[in-house]
Amino acid sequence: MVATLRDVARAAGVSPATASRALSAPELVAPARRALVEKAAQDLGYRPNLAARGLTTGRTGNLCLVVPDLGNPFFAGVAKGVQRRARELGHAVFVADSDEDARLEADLVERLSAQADGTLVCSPRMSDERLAELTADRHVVLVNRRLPGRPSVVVDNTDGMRQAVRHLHALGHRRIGYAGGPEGSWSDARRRDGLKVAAHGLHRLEVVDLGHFAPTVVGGTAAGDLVAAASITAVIAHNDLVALGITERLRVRGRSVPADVSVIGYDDTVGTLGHPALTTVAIRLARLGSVAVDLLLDGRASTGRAAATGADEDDISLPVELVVRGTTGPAPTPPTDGVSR
Amino acid sequence: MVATLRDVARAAGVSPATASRALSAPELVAPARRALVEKAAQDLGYRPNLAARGLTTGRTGNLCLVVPDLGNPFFAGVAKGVQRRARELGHAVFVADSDEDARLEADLVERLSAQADGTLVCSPRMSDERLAELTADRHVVLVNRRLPGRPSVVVDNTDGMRQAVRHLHALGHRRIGYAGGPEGSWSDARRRDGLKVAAHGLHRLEVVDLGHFAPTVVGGTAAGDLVAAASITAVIAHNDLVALGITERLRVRGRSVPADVSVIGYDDTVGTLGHPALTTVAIRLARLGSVAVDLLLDGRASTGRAAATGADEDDISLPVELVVRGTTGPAPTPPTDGVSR
DNA sequence: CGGTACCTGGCAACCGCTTGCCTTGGCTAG
DNA sequence: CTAGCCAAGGCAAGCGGTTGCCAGGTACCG
Repeated sequence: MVATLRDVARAAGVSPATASRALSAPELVAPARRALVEKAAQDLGYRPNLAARGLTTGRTGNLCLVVPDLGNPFFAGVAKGVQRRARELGHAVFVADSDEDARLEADLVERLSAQADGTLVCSPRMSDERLAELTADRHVVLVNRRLPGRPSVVVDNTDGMRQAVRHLHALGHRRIGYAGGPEGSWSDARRRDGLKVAAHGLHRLEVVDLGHFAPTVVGGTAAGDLVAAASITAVIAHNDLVALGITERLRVRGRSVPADVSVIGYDDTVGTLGHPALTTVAIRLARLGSVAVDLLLDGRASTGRAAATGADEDDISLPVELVVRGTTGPAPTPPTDGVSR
Repeated sequence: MVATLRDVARAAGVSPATASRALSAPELVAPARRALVEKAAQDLGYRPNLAARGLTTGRTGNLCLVVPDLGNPFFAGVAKGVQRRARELGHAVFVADSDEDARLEADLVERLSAQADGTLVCSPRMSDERLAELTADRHVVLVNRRLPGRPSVVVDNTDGMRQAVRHLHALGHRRIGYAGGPEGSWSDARRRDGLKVAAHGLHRLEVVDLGHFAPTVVGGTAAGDLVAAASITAVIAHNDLVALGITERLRVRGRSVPADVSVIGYDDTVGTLGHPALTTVAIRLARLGSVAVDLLLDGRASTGRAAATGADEDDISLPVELVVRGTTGPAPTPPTDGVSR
């Protein structure tokens, strides 16, 4: 049988109350007794029962993280960051994978958040309304998504696209494609907008919207054919997996990357895997997770607070960085006519 | 404030005891009252406090999964399977990532297992002794590792290697390399053994042991150079990431895959990513996870039971399947002399 | 030297739920 | 008609901690 606080108290010759205080509020107990209790606890291998403690204190010491797909390196990276930071702060993490099912996601949040001090939600596709309702009276931080009145941590998609566009522009590209993520994805909408702003406003590039694709290599394969058919010299993909699929498909179709078409990914989840290695907008995924944990536990992210004050200091945006590798190069010189420049 | 059982009882006009029974042991309560309680619970949006319930029942409804690296698709896959099965069975899952640190791993098991009904441990590198000690009086199932007296779920590494070897043999390869995983990895030792048994015993192939490598693409890059230097026509890697690294490095070094060298991976974690697509020994990762959950919750996997009976029905081995894709082909005909056959 | 303030530590209630035991009352059987 | 039985539901005791409140002791002050 595992040692309880009463056992420790008995062994130390004090009351349970004193034992409790000695361990969790040491300054309230005289050093001599405190030492006695500590020794007893040590000897008995005492570990407080977190469930019992949670019952009285109202805090469980647990967090909960809901993601659509742990197999997606994006979310795996976030989960790692969450996990690590939570551990440093003495919290355990419930992780729930919804298999991309928004209904299940909501269900998981409802079930698990009750057992945790706070919940981190990655839910790219849930409707704003449902998400707002779901997070109304819960202690929640949104990850990679923004919603008025809810604390959140996102990445600077606008700047990411700006960097990507500037890079392509410098390489001489003038017509570029965008292979988007799933319909309804919040971050995809932000990326698409960011791209258009940067392309039109900044550099007067033309953008061809190729449509929506599954955020996977297979999705990218489909996109690849559209890229091949469009008269563009570069394409930016919703994420790295799509970019990988596009690159591969173009190769199969006899187009060279980057000689014929440049490809840029997003997230930097695949590193140098693939050939040529992917140029991509890098996100520090683990940091995304750890910052979210901090925000969640800071107490600043209390229910409805941001809504009440109108302040948005609870909305954090993380910087991104373009990493140039092998899939981008100078735009091909058009073979159409003899007019140079 | 959230509704408690007393609230429900009051609303239904019964005692808390009756309310409790109506909800968790309906057959003990007369239908009329039961309906009353159910309605009240419904109206109040009652959700039992799992921590409190756990305090009395001793069961928390939580599981715990400890893995060395969530970013590794192998463990992400297992985690998905665990998560899904646990959810079906009404359990929540604590996931802990140890960042490949065996000491931290042990610590996590100790801390988290107390809050859970059972623990799933993926710990490829911990020493047998430490692992045995750690799992001595805990309800634990080992995943992808076997230890006498402890329930476990593994994959049939021997058969996997047998299939790989048979494939290579049929293609005419006679000298093959093995690019191993990290020193001390349990599954790597099994795979290495399996390979040797299959190669020597079955087909009289020669095996060149290339050594130990980090189970990552980068590890594979290093291995690639050794492959290039060894006079072998095929190589089997510890896992897919290593295989990917090898393939890429060989390409850089001017060797063609599979024309010059055939490459086989293990785990099937990268799918058709990479070019050519990787031939690999496929594992059903999610199934590995879900079977482990079943074993854990079956009650069969009780502490020390297998040790007592000597039975090994608590040690499950899952089948694997060679998936032939593009990185394996006929052995090159030696250009050394003119003697054909 | 008496009074007071302060520091320590114990008592006991309580967090929300489960469950052993007992009471009550309606039936059946002898 | 009464004894016996069973079903239904309430009482209360926890599960393992925490914490408000109070008592006793000590030190310090006047």
